[in-house]
Amino acid sequence: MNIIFFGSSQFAVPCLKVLLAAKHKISCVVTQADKEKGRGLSLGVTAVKAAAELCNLRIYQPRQVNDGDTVSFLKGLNPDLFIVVSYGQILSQRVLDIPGIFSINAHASLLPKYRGAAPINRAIINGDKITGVTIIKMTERMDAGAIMMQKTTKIKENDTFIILEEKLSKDAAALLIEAVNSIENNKYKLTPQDESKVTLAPKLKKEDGLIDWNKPAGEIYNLIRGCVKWPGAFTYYKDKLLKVYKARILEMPDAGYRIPAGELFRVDKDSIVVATGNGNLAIEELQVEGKRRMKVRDFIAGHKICAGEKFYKK
RNA sequence: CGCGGGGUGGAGCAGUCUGGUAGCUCGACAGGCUCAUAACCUGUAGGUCACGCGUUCAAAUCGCGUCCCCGCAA
Repeated sequence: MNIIFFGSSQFAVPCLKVLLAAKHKISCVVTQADKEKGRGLSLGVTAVKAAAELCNLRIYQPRQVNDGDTVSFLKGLNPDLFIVVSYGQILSQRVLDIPGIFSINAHASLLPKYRGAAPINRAIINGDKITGVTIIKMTERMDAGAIMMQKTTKIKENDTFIILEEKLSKDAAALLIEAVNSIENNKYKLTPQDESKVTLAPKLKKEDGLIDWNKPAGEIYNLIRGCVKWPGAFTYYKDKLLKVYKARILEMPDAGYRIPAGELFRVDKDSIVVATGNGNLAIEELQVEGKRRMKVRDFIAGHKICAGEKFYKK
């Protein structure tokens, strides 16, 4: 079977590798164009491109995947199946119709829940206990195709985006192999999604990472876990952006009086405890703009920070 | 050449504007106090101040160049 693989982010890499390991023929890897910008001048290469180069696969990077040139290029390869995993562009029906069989997609949620670009982040931020991966037959509507297979995974209390992404990407890879095999044997089943249960997981914006200290400690904790990597849960301290990478909810006896949310309740040698709308949060790892990520202990060693000061929203 | 912050003993920072024996907090090590301790007290070690060139009697500090790290923006 002649496969063309579409993917860009890290999440797609295990899928690509597993397909190769299973000796499937991948005639081309389509990935997002290199971003010629960055800080300074560096150009970014997608994780999938890097992996594909190591495996000496043919790489194609259309600026617009739906344009005529791309369509004729892809047709020329005579593919049987398109496999799309966090590619980053929406494929038009014209493109989806190119392969002889059809196109499938691996999505990091239990569809119809969390259609969209940021299902992993949203699941953690919302405090969900379970999530999973779904393989669907693609249609032009984003993440709306019929379900081919699905696997559920628990989200642990201390899972961060990075951990969960890695876990789900492995599940996706395993499921993908099963899906491809079932297609080869023509034994797959398709179940339409229940449209009444659709929820969306739109791409995160920078501002989604802004911490609102009036919220309960648990919600802020989830935000921190879900925003690790990008955009990072952040607040402000002394006019500087401060990202919180790691924290833990602190069970403490009621002080007897109300501490304003965002105020530093206690600062000692190796912890900073912040009051929230409900409960306290002990910061464990943070990063100030211009500086690298560090443990609170190190931050405290070099900063005159004391109880009573505040973290605020700009 | 998108904007900006930074590179100072093991870690995090001050000092740079207003050149002149390198400082703070933490850690390490040694000793002390203590029933005991991550607490407290005393002492010790550890730095060519990212790199190169220049200005100067004298450069962490001023000028020029290079490398590296990071925030924003994409």
